[in-house]
Amino acid sequence: MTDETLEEACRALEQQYDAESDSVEGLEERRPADETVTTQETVFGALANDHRVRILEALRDGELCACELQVVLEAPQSTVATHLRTLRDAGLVKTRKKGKWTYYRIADTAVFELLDVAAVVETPTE
Amino acid sequence: MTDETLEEACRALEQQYDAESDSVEGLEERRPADETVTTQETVFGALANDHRVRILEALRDGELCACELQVVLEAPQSTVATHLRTLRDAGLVKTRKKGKWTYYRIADTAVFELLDVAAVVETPTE
DNA sequence: TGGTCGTATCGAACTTTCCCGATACGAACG
DNA sequence: CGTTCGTATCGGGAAAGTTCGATACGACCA
Repeated sequence: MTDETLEEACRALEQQYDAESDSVEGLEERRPADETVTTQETVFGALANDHRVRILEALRDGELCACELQVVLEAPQSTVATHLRTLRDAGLVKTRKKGKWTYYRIADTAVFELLDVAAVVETPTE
Repeated sequence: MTDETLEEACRALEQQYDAESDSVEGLEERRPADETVTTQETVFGALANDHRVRILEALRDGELCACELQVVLEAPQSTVATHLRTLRDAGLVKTRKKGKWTYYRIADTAVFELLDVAAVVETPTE
């Protein structure tokens, strides 16, 4: 990871900055806390899937049980269950058990914000 | 994909709803537009990586060239270049060429919102 | 107690993503 | 020109994610 080419890049930059106020050290302050990055990666990772986005969109109007989500996704039961597990592990949905049913709901309004903001990003048309 | 177990789930639900106002049809209206989901998936997919989140965080304070980002990430040049390509394809960063340098900057303030909102989601501690 | 139903997990094939050395390319400079 | 430097792409092996049938488990009911 820390290899030769990296050191070269550092040296080249030091040369470029030369006697300016900024330096390579300035770049190190652009590094965020590991903890924060881990959280972001977990959340985005859970959102980075077709089926899981559809599940969350379906839960906008209120909770649904696993078998209802199965109908929404048109996917096998085990597939849906796996995705629901992923969403729960990431903290995006919460569950409520009633008898033999498990109801899923959005855990935090932040989820809506994420879905809404991502939807309006202008993605290039390749 | 559309298999036997799905039909069973539908039948079971129809039975459950019975003569209620809601029905299986109501679930179909919970399905978002394909186009929207594709955009969301692209955006979240680009964000779902350690290195790429760090790049975007580093660009909060203004543009940086590829070699500076290489220093921030402490990763090989080709690895950084690949991530930058991914971010650009998703529309999250824009580029500016000056001589032999390529400067990267955040394409849309929506990116900041996404990073900020994701950072405060409460992820379970397993 | 046996059977059914909704859900969760396992296991294994399959797909996608990631990593990074090697290589290619364009700009600057001698 | 040839060389150097910053960057982009390629190739392919490793790692992670996805899918889904089979199976397990708990709740309910007869």
